[in-house]
Amino acid sequence: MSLPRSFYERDTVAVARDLLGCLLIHQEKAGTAAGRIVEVEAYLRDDPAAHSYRGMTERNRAMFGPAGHAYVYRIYGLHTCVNVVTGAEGTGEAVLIRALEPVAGIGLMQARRGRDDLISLANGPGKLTEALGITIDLDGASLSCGPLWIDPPTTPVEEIVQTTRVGITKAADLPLRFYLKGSRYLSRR
DNA sequence: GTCCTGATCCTCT
DNA sequence: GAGGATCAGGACG
Repeated sequence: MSLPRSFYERDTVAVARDLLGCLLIHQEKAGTAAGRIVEVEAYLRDDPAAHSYRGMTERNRAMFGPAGHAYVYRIYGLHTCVNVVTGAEGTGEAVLIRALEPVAGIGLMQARRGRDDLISLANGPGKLTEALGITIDLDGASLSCGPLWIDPPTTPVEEIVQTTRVGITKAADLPLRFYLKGSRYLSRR
């Protein structure tokens, strides 16, 4: 059973923290692949680093849509990143999924990534979308009915570490990155 | 391990 | 026309 819409309609930082330990699952003809979320970042309203900061555009439209949907975008012309839209519709807040611990469909993930070591299969936002086969087609897709969804944790969730976000130049001092302490599958420490 | 670079392209200025 | 919420590979120590 996947997380209900009400899970995503809460405060974005609370959703970000609660997503840690959950399972991100993508199912398609090639098979099903899933990973345990070990690292996320929150992007808020009035946050200069957020894509929504300068208002709605064609690219970030999904970020202003209803909670519990995916916001998928392409970065640097060649990589894809996936977010979960949070909060009330129209606020433009979301949580970026940054790293996964491979759990299921590992052979499929290895084939898609073209490498075998489990650590680097999904330890980065561009890597995990490649490993799970998440493409720009899923931008705006519901996480309640479709090939992409999130399940609650199946094992105890470790201690959460809160720190600054990765790879941004604006609002770089805000502590809006969260990860599971001690995980070997982080994009960085 | 750290640092640097090239790849690659669409969006917004 | 500039600049990314990135990745991989190479040089170097």
